[in-house]
Amino acid sequence: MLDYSGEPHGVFFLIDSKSFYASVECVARGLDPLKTPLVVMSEQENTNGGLILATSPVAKKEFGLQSNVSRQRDLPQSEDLFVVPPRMNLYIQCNLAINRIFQRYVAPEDLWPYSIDESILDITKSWHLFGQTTLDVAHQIQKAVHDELGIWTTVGIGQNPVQAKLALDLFAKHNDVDRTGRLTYATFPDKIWPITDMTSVWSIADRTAAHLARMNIHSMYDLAHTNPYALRQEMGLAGEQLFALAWGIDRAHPAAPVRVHNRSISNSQVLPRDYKMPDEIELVIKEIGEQVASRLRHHHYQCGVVNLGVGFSYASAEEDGRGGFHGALRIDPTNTNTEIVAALLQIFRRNWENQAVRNLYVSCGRITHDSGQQLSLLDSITTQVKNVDLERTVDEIRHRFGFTKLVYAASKVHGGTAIERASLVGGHNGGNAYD
DNA sequence: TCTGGGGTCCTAGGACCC
DNA sequence: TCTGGGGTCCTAGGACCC
Repeated sequence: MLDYSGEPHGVFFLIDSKSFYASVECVARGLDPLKTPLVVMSEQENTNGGLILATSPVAKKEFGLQSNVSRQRDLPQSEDLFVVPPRMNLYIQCNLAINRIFQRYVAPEDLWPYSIDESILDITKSWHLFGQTTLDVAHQIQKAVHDELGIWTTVGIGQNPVQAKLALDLFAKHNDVDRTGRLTYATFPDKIWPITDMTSVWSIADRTAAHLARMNIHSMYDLAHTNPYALRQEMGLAGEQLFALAWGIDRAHPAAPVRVHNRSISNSQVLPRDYKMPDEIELVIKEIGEQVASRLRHHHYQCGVVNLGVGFSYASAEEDGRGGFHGALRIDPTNTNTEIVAALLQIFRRNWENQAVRNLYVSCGRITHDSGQQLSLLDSITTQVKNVDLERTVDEIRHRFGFTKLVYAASKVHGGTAIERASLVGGHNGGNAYD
């Protein structure tokens, strides 16, 4: 047995909204989220017929829709199944309302929103103000969210965040009685070590599971009883973290929730068809680049590196022997469209050799706070200042009147996707929450 | 699984410097 | 123009999560 005395022994809740998008849509229609078969399906031009974003519990059970993200072709034809388009902005509003309820139970600094449907609460200091047991407090929070918003929540309880996460994924989500699950250092061996489906454990996906299998590790028990130095040797830092995970210890981890600052901002898209002409590819790169630049300016950030990823069509990939290419370029910190797009196009022109393109990815890294404009010595200073003013004005107009009110003339012709995608949130329909 | 989108972190290897 | 070793920066690529 390990010595856990130096590890944190707090009370952490990881709370997730059950089938979030589907539940919000049920509530909005006056339907019971636990009794209605409903799926949320995005039908953007590039989703190849349709992408199922969320599935209500009954739709999962009665229509055999297990995995959350699947295709329209997997959808059974049935009159009883509600199929509705996404309204991303509505889900964002609902998530904010749920987090406001959580703030009645913890101080703002102890509440960490983790994703659009999950939050972590460090309730160590305050749980005893609300009930006799932590389970009691979990039930109260569930009741408050359900009474006020109609959404059922699921609560994982642990002595540190990773225990709460595993308790949520492995137990609370399968507990139809009160939708809670709990793990502690003491119960970890009994509850976690028997697991042999390694990919069911957070942070282990198929590649890592296969790697572990090659090392003859087929259960969490095996993992906990493997020499950590051998794991480190074989898998690097990730190996050490897996060993800690097997013992319920929370150490810095790749996707650790307690991450404060954004290290990069990115946008990507799968194009609706193969693009072959340099002009139309560059147009979309420009559009995505400006979208990222606009997000930087909105947060008052600058970036010191830009990345461009280009994915080839399947045919081109086969011919080329690579799936695509990506390149990065260090630049002087900036958030202007012109400088960011120029860097992206430079990467593109340096690497592209007439392949057909299906996928584009743009990200900005090395993010710092916007501390005034860095003027280039080469261009006239007034031109540079005017450029910045123009872009701020464009941002302002788009913010007030909608993106489509002001677009480049070029976006109206061959290949541009900006107008089509202007109202999307995360690539899906934003819905009318703001309209 | 013939292409969803937005993120985070780690590592290997090359370039360059002293 | 024969050469070691340590450090840093940068890029490409891999892996995972929601």
